[in-house]
Amino acid sequence: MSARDNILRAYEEILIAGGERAATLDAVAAKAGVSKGGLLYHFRSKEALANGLFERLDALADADLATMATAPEGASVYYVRTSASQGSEFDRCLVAAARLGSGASSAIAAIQRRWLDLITAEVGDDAVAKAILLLGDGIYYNAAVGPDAGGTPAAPQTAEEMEALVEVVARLAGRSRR
Amino acid sequence: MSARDNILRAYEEILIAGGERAATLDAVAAKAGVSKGGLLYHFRSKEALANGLFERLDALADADLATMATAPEGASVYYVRTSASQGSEFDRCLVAAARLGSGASSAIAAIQRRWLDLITAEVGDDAVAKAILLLGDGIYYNAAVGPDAGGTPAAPQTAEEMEALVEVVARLAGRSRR
DNA sequence: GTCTATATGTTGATAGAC
DNA sequence: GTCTATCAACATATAGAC
Repeated sequence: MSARDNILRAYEEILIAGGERAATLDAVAAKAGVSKGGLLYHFRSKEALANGLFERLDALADADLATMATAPEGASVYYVRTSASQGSEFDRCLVAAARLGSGASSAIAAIQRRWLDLITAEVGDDAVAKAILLLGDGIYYNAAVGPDAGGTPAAPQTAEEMEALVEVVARLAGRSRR
Repeated sequence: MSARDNILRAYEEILIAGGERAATLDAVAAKAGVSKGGLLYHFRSKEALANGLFERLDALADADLATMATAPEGASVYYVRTSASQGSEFDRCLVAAARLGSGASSAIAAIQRRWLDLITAEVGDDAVAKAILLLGDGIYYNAAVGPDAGGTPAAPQTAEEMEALVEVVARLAGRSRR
């Protein structure tokens, strides 16, 4: 793994675990195993570091959108299912970016628009598509806000809960298909 | 309005507009129209200020839950409708708390549990109730992340969009009623 | 109850050695 | 490409005047 990627990975981890406040250059450098000077060679400023994260997010989003477009279960179910995963690089990057608040909104909004397009194409009803997108956003929100377990009673924790949720979504998507 | 409340209000506004990073003691004191020393008389530390926000959130949540429990349209529709409002003191406080990330999760999780109880009681189906809660969470997430308009394509912006969404939710809630 | 002044630590960033 | 040393700016918090 390149030093650059290594730094971005460390930045992500700290953002997810401790939020924007914890993601200082010192902390990121320490986690990545380089000095602050070393970090600043790869990213000239903190803003450049954030931009690096957004670029990574865009690249990962392209790959995910492509998979979603051809998912056997359909875009809606794929979207809801992967919203909860948290395991993929894409999910982690997205949650990390969401933690940055302000600056990240436009990058995330662009991805959401593409998600919505795919879901709308599948279900054929604008309101239903938006409802499904919002539902997935809720899962992400819970993932972004409460990584320290315990809270967030609605986010599916077990496979059974996920299947029950997917069933609701599939019904929602199917009922309105034209 | 008491000086204490005034300070908490200023803290909220800055959190909503600029995130955790922007909410320094200096900035809050300036917005509240007091000096840093004056602020620190009412809240002995930054942590105390955050705790003050959480206490305020709890109090506002109690009032909102009571209204939700007796809402004519039902708990589900009330919940989704008010998720988008952003106008009420409660909404503003909740979004501000969400911006704090880490520390806020347990306070917010407690409120979510009470929302879920009410919605489950109404719709009678656990999976559907959770889906509705997640949908509302998605609206909050969009409100919390993207106050600078433009993004967030799924959150209802107009009255028409809201009615369309409410219709979807009502259908979802009604279809599974036992 | 609110102010000014100040102490103390942290953060982002630069310069230059290796 | 990575390190150490250093800086100015800013953050939280305290002390004491009014």
